[in-house]
Amino acid sequence: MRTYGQYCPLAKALDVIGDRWSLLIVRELLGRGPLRYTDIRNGLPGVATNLLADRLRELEEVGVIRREAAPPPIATTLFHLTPRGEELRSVVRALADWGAPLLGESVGGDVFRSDWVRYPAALYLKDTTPDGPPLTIEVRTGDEPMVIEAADGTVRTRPGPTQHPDAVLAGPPKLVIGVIAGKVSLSDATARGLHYEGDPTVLGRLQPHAL
Amino acid sequence: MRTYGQYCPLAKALDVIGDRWSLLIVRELLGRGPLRYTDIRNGLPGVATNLLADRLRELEEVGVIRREAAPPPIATTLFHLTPRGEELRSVVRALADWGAPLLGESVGGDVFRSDWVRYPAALYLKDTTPDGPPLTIEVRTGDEPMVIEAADGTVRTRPGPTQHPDAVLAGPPKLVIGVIAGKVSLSDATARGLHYEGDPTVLGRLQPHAL
DNA sequence: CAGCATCCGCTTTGATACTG
DNA sequence: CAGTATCAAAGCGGATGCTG
Repeated sequence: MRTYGQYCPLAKALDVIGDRWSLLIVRELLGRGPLRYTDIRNGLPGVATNLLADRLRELEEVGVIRREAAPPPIATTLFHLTPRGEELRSVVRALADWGAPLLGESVGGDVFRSDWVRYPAALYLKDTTPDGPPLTIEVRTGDEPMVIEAADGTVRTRPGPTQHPDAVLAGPPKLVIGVIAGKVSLSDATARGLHYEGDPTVLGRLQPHAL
Repeated sequence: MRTYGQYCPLAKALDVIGDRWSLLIVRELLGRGPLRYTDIRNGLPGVATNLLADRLRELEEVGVIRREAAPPPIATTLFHLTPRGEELRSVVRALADWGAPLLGESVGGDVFRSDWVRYPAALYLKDTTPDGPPLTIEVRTGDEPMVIEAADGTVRTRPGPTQHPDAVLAGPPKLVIGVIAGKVSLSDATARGLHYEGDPTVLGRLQPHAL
């Protein structure tokens, strides 16, 4: 393993998880739970399969992930994060916080997975009315619908459609994410092609940072 | 610039500061302030000079650093962090936090700069008696002496010797850092070659996590 | 000397094909 | 499904040379 050879905690961390793709693998496991090899690869368009195999082996050696034979009837190996790997959540969050402003400059052509609305939802949304009734917003962008749920003061995101959403956000990722993050106003976004159903105020309940 | 091509804040951040050496350059500027090209290179043993020039240009393009002609009599260009670059402090801190446990496994041969005692000092020390008299500890390891100062409830680290330190820590980096981080007891460390002067209890005042 | 640019040998990466 | 094998291209590290 290539190393910086410095007695410094930052350099040591980068020795271990600073290689290309490593943190994105961790992101996949943090966001989606234990995954199969193929699932990870599908989440990382452009990764070479041999390189993915290498990275998984390295991450296993340093104790970030662990492979486990899934019980029947799955009969495949699942890649899990170890507790030590879970601790990378704060690292991923810090990097994602810092990188969020860069999304605005994206011109398109970037791959997008609907799973990723979890990030802006987790970073920018908060239930400002925790005592209010449960709230569900269906988000349709990318490959599959996602649902943002607010209940008991916390905001959660999960895949799948929902029965009677209080609002529906549909359109290209940039607009959807822009609206969720409060970077684009709802009126601007709808004028630029966003489809919105439901009471516009329900979104406002979740956007304390939108001003 | 090579890019992951993903519409994801983590991927975007890694596109920009995920290349080899980039975050270590930021570390140098975060820890030591504006620096000359040569100073940065000296802080990064092993970096190829053309690669350093490349990285500095890239970091400048993405708005992380800024080069500025220093006023006379210095007559050289200084590399500064921009406000956007300063925001990487939380990223560096998260990574350093995560990487700190890896220092224990280091076998030696790693480069060490005395500047780096700032990290364990900042991470593991806290003034448990903010109303007490000011406290200074001189640390002698690596190339130059450092001083850890506690006053008004905060702990600061700066280079240079001091006049009448309450304690002196001298010896190899692993022992010095181990003691500061509370991972090695003072008695163990002195038995293994650490030189300690002064009242042993002064160190205890700064180590709330040492137990 | 400070701040690079050029060249060269080596390693890593990315794309594709193939296998148990 | 979960990789290994192969190979061209890009990136990296080290040495050296150039310019103010």
